[in-house]
Amino acid sequence: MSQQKYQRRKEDRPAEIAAAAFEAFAEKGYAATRVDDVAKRAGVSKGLTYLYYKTKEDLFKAVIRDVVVRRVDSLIGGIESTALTSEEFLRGPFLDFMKKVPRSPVAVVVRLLVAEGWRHPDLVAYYYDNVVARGLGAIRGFVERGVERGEFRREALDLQPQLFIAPMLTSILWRLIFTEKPLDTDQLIESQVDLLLEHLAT
Amino acid sequence: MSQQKYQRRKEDRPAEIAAAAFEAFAEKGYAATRVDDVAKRAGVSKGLTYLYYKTKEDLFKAVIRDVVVRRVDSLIGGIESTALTSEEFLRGPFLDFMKKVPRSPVAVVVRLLVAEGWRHPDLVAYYYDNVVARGLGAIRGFVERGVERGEFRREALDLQPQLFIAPMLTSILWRLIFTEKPLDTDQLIESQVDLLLEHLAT
DNA sequence: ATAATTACTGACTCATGAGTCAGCAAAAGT
DNA sequence: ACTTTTGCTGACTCATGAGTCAGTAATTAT
Repeated sequence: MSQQKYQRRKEDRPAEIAAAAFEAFAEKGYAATRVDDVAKRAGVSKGLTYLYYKTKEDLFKAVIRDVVVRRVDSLIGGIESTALTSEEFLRGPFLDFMKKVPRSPVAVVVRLLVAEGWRHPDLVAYYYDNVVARGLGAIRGFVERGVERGEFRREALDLQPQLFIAPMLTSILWRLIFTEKPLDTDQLIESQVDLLLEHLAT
Repeated sequence: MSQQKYQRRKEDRPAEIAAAAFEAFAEKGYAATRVDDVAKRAGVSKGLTYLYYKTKEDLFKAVIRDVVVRRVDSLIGGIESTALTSEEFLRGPFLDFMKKVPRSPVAVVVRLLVAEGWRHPDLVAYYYDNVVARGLGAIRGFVERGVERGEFRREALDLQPQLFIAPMLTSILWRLIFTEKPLDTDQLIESQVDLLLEHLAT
């Protein structure tokens, strides 16, 4: 019976701790999460956590950044395929993407940002640059292309890109607050695409 | 020099404390707010707070309920005036209402619910019944009336009422998270009304 | 085998903040 | 005036949880 109390795995620890921390923060929020809990989840002592992350706040920031780059990149990446007409694109890949987000970890990041964002302005800025600005830019580019191709009316350029994502954000909020009151978020998002196409189409 | 250390104002204290608490919660969130701070803001000792509210959580709930009934009632009340055509109503009172909300204390309540709601299910239920359900019901009733009057197409009845409020919620979120990145929320809300009218009109 | 290195542990300190309560002072009663 | 009642105070206790660090055990070097 070789009773190893632990293995040394310097390489994997940071990622494991960050993953455990994300779970914990997602469930209980930042303030209500104890570093001890995170450590327990990661199968590690509290002290080790402090070896890899100087403070609880550092851990928080690392987690957000990690989730953001990992998940959002893969999601936004899929949006760049463009062999389709504007309508096909909106009803296809765009719709799929929008439907996915409210069920993805990005939704949890939104909660954390709403709840604790004011205390971490640099984090908010990071999130804005890497997610929001890129996303809005992509939408704007898409609309411009539609106009150039003659698939959209010229007035389309005046629409704020936030109109495209409003129902997705509403869906996220709804799921976060009223988890037990069901809402057909897919339907909501689809209706908005209908409205937009009706208005944009030549 | 009559040196009164304090005046006894049993009647006003609860409201004053609740108001101070709302300010504090709005600024820092529930967890990060110290009861001592609330007392200081209200010009009162910490002990007195506990005389009127058994625990910090009680105080929190009282504050939410207070804000909700006070403000939302007055806001939703103004929506019941109905001597207008559906389009006039949407472009008039409805639009005004929607534009007001993101700047009102209701926005802060949303933040508090997102951040701490999971720990207070009864509070969420209360908010749903007294704000969300009533609001959605009002919208549904409005659409039905529009159809009866022949001002809206029959398909209007299939639209989820959340479509009417999505840009308002987006505006709230945006202001909460990206306070420094301006967004013309009035414009956003107005565009959505345009989209809806275009789609609903006979 | 033995020594040197270092990833890791867990019991500790210390600051913070929720909740208490004995006593004080302002108003009301006599 | 002076007694009684009670709204109010602020110093206290006590639990919690962030962050530390001396020591331990798993590797690696010799």
